[in-house]
Amino acid sequence: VDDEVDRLVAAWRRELPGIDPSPFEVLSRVTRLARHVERARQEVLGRHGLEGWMFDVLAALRRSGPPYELTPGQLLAQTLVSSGAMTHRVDRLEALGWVRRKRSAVDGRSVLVRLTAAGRRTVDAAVIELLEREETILSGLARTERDRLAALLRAVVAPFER
Amino acid sequence: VDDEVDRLVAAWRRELPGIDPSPFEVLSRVTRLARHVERARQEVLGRHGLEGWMFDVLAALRRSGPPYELTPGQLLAQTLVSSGAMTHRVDRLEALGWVRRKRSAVDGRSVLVRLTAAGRRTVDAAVIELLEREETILSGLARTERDRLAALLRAVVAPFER
DNA sequence: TAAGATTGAGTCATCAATCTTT
DNA sequence: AAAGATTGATGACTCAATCTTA
Repeated sequence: VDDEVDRLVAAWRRELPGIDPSPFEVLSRVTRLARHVERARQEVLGRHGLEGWMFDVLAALRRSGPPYELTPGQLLAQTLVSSGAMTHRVDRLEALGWVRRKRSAVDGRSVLVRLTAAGRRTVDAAVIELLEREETILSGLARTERDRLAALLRAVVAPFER
Repeated sequence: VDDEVDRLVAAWRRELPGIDPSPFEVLSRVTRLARHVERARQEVLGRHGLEGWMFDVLAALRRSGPPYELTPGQLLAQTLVSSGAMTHRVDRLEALGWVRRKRSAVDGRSVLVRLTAAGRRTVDAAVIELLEREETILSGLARTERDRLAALLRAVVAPFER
């Protein structure tokens, strides 16, 4: 059962016979799958009035546990965006009433971003539906295959995150 | 050896005890790894005066083989972007002298985008270095693990691409 | 000086509407 | 009508510069 990456790799082998394109078999699938997953996420989150970038921030706050507060610096480490992007995200989430800014008591340079009750309700409903959708995406794999896939991905990601 | 996703999943288990966050073990790693790979690609391609989006288009043309021509429609199917984005990409690549537009002889609605000699030289040099970098990213895996990873990813991607 | 956050400029994406050809 | 490509409006990102506090 071929996919687009099988065709892509075959084409490179034909066009550049001396070169080994096999890394694409893994990493092009990773980037393509990421795009498909982003689109599926958009669809689910849209039903809750959320965009993907909103969910990323609200979810990070939600899973940090009470009092649901993180600094912009902590948030951008988890979401892999620039500091400018995070400032802008918090601005818009604050305007929607889902988070609130507070100056840090211990460090005057720093800010705390806190999830509001409305933000928490929204993200709680969304994450449950998102997980159902992601479960469906993975339904072609047996449990042991899923675990093996997760472990292999961890091995590739790990060097970037240490 | 924990990564950011291990922490994320553990946090969800703690905060939402009734909910199974295990799909994130696969799909959050996919989206995070994709971001890391994009950044690594940017770094390599930048040395050849290329942005990621430029490479995606030039590479699709290059591996299609002589005469290195595809329609915008074919290009956007391979690169997973919107038609408006592809028009804009071709505009800018044409201004740089790496592709040229030609009206289709068989269908007056359609356009052919052709790789120029300069475009081909650029993409050929870039893809070789890109593959070296991607080989490094995967160097933590044995060959059999890489193959297994590719096969598992194919199984997840396939339903999106048929 | 450095760290944390913000601002503004510039770039590229999507979406919906439009134009041309089939 | 429908398909292929383009256009323009809008939105979100990055990068570099700036401001404030440590």
